Amino acid sequence: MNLKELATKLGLSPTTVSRALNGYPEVNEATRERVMAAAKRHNYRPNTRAIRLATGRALAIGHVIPLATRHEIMNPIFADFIAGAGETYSRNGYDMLLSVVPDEDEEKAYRDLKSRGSADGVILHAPRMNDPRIPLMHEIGIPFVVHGRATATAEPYSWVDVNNRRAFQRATEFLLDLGHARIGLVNGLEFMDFAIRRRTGYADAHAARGLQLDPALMSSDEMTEIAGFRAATAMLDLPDPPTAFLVASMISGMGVRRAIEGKGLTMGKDVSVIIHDDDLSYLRNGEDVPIFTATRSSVREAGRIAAEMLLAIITQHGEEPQNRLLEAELIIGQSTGPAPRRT
Amino acid sequence: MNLKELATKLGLSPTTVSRALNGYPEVNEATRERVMAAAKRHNYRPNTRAIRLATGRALAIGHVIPLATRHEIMNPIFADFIAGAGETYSRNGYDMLLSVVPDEDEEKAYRDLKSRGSADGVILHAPRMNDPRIPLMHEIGIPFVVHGRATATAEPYSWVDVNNRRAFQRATEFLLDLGHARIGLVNGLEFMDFAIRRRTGYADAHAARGLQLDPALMSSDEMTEIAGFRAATAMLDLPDPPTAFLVASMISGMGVRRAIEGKGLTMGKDVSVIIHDDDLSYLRNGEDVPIFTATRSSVREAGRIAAEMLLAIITQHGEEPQNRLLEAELIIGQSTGPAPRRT
DNA sequence: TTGAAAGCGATACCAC
DNA sequence: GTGGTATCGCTTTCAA
Repeated sequence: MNLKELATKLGLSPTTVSRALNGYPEVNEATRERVMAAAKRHNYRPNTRAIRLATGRALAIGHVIPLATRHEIMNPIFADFIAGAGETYSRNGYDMLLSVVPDEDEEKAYRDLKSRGSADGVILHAPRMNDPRIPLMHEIGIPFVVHGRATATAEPYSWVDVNNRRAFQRATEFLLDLGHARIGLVNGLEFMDFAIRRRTGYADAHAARGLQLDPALMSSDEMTEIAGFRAATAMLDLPDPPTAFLVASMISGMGVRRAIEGKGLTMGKDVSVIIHDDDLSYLRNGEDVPIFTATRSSVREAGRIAAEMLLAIITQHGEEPQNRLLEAELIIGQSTGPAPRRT
Repeated sequence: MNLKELATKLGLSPTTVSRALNGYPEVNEATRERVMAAAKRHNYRPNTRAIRLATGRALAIGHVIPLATRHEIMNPIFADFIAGAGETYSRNGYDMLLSVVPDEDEEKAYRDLKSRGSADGVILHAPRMNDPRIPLMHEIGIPFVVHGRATATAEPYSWVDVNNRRAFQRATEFLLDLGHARIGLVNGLEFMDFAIRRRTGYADAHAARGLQLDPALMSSDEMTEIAGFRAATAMLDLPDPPTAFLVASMISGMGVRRAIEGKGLTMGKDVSVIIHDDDLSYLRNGEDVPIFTATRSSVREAGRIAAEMLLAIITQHGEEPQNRLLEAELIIGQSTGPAPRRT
């Protein structure tokens, strides 16, 4: 059932039917109702392909996933973001286009999205310092919103980010308040923007109390279990090991846990651990005791907000860049309570 | 730059240019080369929207993600599958459409995909026993491939699956060979097809040796950390606890590990653990010793194969249903070596 | 081997 | 208010 057929059935012109369906004001209310009813009755759905061609809009938002950073898509955080954004797209009649491409084809993927007209805008993930994609988007001329920020980028752009610095600062302060003097930081790779901000938060908390940073307690590596394990093990082997850890992700957190276990220590007893980007619970006596619920829901909200921002830019195009900084939830239960000092 | 402009520049008709670009045989080779060169020089990309309308094809494959099973998208397995499928789509000029919809709108999402013409086919994820989506796809009349199988579905359909039964059978046999007599099964929810098959594999291995199954050692629950923790804890509290675990997923594996740790036991020493769908390594003395690399790469391959199958169905349409059963890799290192018997 | 022209199914401008 | 018609950019007969 297409527009023409429906129009014929109603004894109206396609023009009028189209207008009635799209809420144009000049249509007679009685006519509109007849049209609406008929459309529903015949289960009419306008052909998206035709709308796209006629309007010149793609009605789709692109997300490019370079394959080498495939762990990004695996990252629960990424999935939460996608879920939030996806909801918004569906609600607004937009499609979500996922382009999985080999690393070296990333730039081409963005260019194609634009030149073949398959997306009206894109969302950039996991920005780095001085990310080349931002000038690229400007050059290509495609509306975009960044999930995160790209330090050292001069041009203005729209972004939605979680306050990583603040989250790590608060977590560090929490541990310092518990009496920990040596806190190990198990961070992600510090060319990723968010990792830089997290380290800054950790450093700020120390600075505010006049505490020196010990480089031996600050690691930066992939957010994988093996990296987390190695970093934590190395720190625990120090003559003056940390009594607490602040870990950047659920995955590296698994490695940290294993390192602690490997040393015959117990989490929440010998060593306190705060894991960012985790919504898991620390379990004690079979009860759930949350230690750190950081950004799961914030990230989903970030996805929603980024999508709304992008759709607004696209439809009422030409807006000034907008920015949104979200605070991560911080829920800490008693199981992180003061760890026995080991010195 | 569109087809018409390019044709004008070349002094040819759009028809000829189109034919040259699309590899039609009747085009003069010299002409074709001129056209190709010009297209490249002017960076011509055909407008997908127009192609879609003209050909009546969507050039896109849909994946519907109901929101209530959002953990599915978070599941690394799902991500691997998507990565594999996505590669195939890109290579063949297809787009991947991800529809994130509220649970109750799932059926509508599939219907819209068809009636609005935004996908030429779909891939179904996480089939259940007697999955209603399979008759739905037939009713809607949209080509589809299932990732997994739906027990008790009479109608034929195309699927790609990993041999879950066999993987669990082999893992169980491996543990039995090590001398374990009591092996705890921490399985997913057994209305999911794959979970049923996994339990069957576990049971088959026991049956082959004339061993009785102990229901107290077989749990079935969500594949979450808390569920894994509870299941493993309950089993370890038995008068005759298991000396080994076979765990369905990386996530529930985290709970199992924690349960073991909580009892003051050590993985790989007091208790052997095999975790399915995990590509992590068990770490001992700082070295990586793989315990069980099950399906990560197989799942990615499954994504590739499912996508290829679907594209084949769509283009040379009307094929008989095809099926592919992939064997999971099974890599076991020495750290799972015989656990000291605890009885 | 090439080209003219009719779709594909909507939108949107211009008359009436 | 409603309808005729050009248009979006390509594919695909049908002729030449």
